Amino acid sequence: MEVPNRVYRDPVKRPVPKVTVQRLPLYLRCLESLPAGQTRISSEELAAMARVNPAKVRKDLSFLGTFGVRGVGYDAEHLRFQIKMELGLEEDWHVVIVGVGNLGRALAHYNGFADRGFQIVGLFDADPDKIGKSVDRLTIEPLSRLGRVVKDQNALIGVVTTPAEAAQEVAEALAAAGVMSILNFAPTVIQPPDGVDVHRVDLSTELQVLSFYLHRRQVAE
Amino acid sequence: MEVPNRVYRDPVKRPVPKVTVQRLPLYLRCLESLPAGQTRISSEELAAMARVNPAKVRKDLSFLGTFGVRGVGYDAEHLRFQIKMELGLEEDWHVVIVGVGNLGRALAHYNGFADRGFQIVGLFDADPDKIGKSVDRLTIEPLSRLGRVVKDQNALIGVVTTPAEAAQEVAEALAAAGVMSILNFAPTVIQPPDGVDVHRVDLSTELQVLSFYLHRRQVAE
DNA sequence: ACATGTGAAGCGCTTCACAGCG
DNA sequence: CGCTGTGAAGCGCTTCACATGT
Repeated sequence: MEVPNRVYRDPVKRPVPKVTVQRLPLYLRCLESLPAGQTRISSEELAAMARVNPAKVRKDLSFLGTFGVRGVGYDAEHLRFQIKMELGLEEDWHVVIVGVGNLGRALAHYNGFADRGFQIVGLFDADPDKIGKSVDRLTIEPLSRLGRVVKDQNALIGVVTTPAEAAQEVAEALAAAGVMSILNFAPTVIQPPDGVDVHRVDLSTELQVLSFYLHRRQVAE
Repeated sequence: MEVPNRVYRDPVKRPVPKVTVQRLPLYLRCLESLPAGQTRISSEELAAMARVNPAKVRKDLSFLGTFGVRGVGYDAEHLRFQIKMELGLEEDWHVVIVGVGNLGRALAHYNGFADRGFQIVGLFDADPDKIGKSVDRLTIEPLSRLGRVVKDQNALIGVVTTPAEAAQEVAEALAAAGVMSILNFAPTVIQPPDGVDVHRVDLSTELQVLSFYLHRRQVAE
């Protein structure tokens, strides 16, 4: 399943562009790192922090509603709240991780997930040697337990941190178990099971993009 | 209109759209996962694997040169080689990692980097307790050693996996040491030091984007 | 016959510029 | 006045459709 370019926040109201959705977490980060005393912020300030154009900030925020005060700016706390609402961060999402290698373990420990309301409720691995071992408060379970845990814990999000070869099969198992969204860190493309939204994060892709521009700069020197 | 005196086929002058650069590693992944016997691939096949439009594949590849054979398709091996060239993956890049927490450690172990020619040549941390400890064949060093190691090892890429608070300072230290590109995993925006190309990867951003669409689907149901 | 390479149209995002309003 | 909210222009990417080449 693919993400549409725009999603209507309300049958009646305006759609939110995909690119705006991707920037909302960025704005949220910026708002959360504001100095303690600062209650107000202008689009220009927020834009400088986020390294984007001020008009872009205003247009992005305008898709969520009209929160600003002309001549003044935005109330930082209110804006923070509205963005969290829009992103669905009021809910507590339950997440399962499949593939407990280095990356899976790092993600399981990562506080940034819990802080944002993403609670890890299951760790799975195909390796019999890993099953039964603990990571934080969770015990690594076999894939045969996936369906049960996903249903019991009402996990709607699955994170795939397996080797490339296993990713497709795991995605299908997650879909069958009832997961609706998958974040795929495996270095391969998953063909999305019906009704499941798959997003890919490829760590070495990022380095390759850096490499492209470095290489260009060297040749250009 | 007149025929120009020169047509630049020089890699430096030929502009490649940013979005194309981001897709090249994707195509490379697909080409590398081809069945052993397959030597030829059409834009349609590659597009299906990468989950993009076939015309997009052809246009993207056309920025690199004209490698296809009309009526036939592309030679898989040749295409692979050309994409690697374009991405600068013939060179062996040296990378330093600053911040050896869970994520830093996972990245240090990650084979996907070494496989693509990104060799980790230094690990740094501010925590005195971590200094001297080993991760694979590397010893964690204090930040005071950054300048020396970057110069000696000719590291042009720095990976930042510190807490948010330290990221800006570390980026500046990396820049001062001679690093030209930074991949920032810290959950904050780094203001790029002069002449340094900073890319951001925010793991919890990805989950927040998933959350947005899940939330929408729930409200829509 | 068949798949590439590419002008041109389509589309969506970005940015400008200013009306609107506290 | 100052800053938001937004119509409209600008810009770049995507997609189409077909000429091109083997």
